[in-house]
Amino acid sequence: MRTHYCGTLRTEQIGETITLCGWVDRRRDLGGVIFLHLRDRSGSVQVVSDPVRTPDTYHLAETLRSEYVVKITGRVYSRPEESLNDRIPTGAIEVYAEQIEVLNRVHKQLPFQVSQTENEFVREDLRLKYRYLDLRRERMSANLQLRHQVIKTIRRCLEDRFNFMEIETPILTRSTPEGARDFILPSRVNLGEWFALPQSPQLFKQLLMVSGFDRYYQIARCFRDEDLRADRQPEFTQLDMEMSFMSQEEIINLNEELIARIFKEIKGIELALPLPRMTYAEAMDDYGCDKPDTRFDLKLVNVSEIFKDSQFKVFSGAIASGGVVKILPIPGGNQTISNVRIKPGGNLFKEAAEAGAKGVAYIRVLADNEIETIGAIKDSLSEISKQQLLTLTGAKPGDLLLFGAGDAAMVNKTLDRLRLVIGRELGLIDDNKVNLLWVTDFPMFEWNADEKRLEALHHPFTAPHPDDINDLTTARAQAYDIIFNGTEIGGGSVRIHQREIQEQVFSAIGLSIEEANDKFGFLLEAFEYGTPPHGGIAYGLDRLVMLLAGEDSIRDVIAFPKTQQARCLLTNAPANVDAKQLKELEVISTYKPKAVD
RNA sequence: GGGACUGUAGCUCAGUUGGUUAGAGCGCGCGCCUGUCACGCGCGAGGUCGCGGGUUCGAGUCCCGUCAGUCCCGCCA
Repeated sequence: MRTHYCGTLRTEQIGETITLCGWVDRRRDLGGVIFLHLRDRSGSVQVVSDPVRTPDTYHLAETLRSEYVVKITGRVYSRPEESLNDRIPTGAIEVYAEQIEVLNRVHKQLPFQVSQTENEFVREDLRLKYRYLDLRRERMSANLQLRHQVIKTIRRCLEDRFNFMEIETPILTRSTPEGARDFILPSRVNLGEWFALPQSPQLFKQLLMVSGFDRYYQIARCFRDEDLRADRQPEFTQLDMEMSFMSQEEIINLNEELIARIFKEIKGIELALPLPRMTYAEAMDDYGCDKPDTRFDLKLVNVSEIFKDSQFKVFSGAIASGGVVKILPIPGGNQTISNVRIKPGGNLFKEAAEAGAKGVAYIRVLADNEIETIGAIKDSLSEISKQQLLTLTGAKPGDLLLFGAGDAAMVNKTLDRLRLVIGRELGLIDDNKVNLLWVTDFPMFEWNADEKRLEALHHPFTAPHPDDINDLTTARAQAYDIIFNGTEIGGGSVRIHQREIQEQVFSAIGLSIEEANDKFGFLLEAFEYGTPPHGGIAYGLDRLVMLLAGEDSIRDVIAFPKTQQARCLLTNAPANVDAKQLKELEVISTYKPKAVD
């Protein structure tokens, strides 16, 4: 039907007769001449009709309205000098409409304007209910096209440069004990038994390594039945990769090339390789979290040594019971952050309280290195200690020192949050900065106080560091995360490929031999038939695209996302099913809807 | 499960200490207009103030409940 996309027309097409298909973005009827902007996914172009130059179409053009679907044939002309529009790519030309065919009309008032004026905001629930219209809009169309370009770049790079194969893995699989809540589906053929939707293709991709497909990838849909957030959907997309015969170093190097290519092709940014690296221990020490935003400094300083014998019991007591005292120094903080904000009721206090802190102690460094703080701290601090403190934190007159004291996890969480809030507020974060780094040497396990057992920090298939093999409980893992501006965009590990070690890890997380065999027997058995050393990584594709698109929510880079209540407003899923369907599955719902008055 | 915010015309919003007939811009309809590009000008239609209950002489406004959306905590190996 058509010969060109609207948004691609340039002065090169002047003189050609072309045919366009698309939607009427806007119509400007000046009485004697009508201008239409015709839009398709490539952009839009101006179409002109008037009674002299295009007598056959003028009256039809008068009847066109926004979002009518039309086919227009005409000749491309250079715009008159005074009518050039340098704000749109097609602004140097226009098309005289010699034929117009209305392919379809709009019969109802549109729920919102599709043609975008400035940054007009439309309620998200409306956008989601009429997602097909929302996706016509420039911003969403651009986001989905960006997503496509990212995926295309990944495919080209992995397939053509690195010889990866894409292999699909099952969506109907079995429930796994660790990790997030599964979505489950009843099996009709095997009554009483249940499938689960995969949280990731982890086990299948490892089995593909056993099969000899030494470089596998998949743009994989994954499912987790947990509560939603701006960056969490119940179904999401991972770039999933697994490689055999590659060390951690080789896997990281390959992935750096992939990432560099994405940034080059999508953003035109040349990343300096190799990317910076930081161990988990360093990240926790300096930033209090394992995904530090290193676009700005404000590093934490451990001052436990100075306060371990302090008269100030809040500090010395915390250290005595195995905790720490750390400081977040804020240069110039005396001016920018008032006491009110640190004390109960203040926003920084609230931030700290949400992280579990009882309060935030502080010291203000004054001229001549005098300090201002509560009496109890000041009295307990000798002149020597004070000097040590100033040296260690590098504090200068005018600086504010915020304290966290207690259990290390809580202190880190508190100061991490304060650091991010303050960094953002003081404008220390340059939004144009692109900061990527690897965090490595994660511990294998983390103590789960509620369940009183060790938990895999990454997942239980992660290989321990060879130097730490003697005591798995404190071992480092051969695991690595890639961080982009303070967001984890990917994480992976070298995997265990030996049955004994895998069994030891299962045992360390409290999985009995029976359970391990029941859930993962097929994997353990596979390890006995010649499993190559292997490892891999998975990227949160939605998050990556969101960050590249400059959006704040992954919903804006997913064509048909769910609301925070995990509903699809377009189809109104989830919904009731027919009683017959349930009966066939031998499933009975015990759910009682709340009585409605 | 918990905390916070939002809901007024098709859309985006305003609406004062509770007070007469709830407004604006855009969109929509009609008319005028031959170089606009967020075209302009004029006229017009369009409202169960999310829903239910309460307080009051009187509720968009106050109170209680409820529904929907968003952000966060918990949760998400």
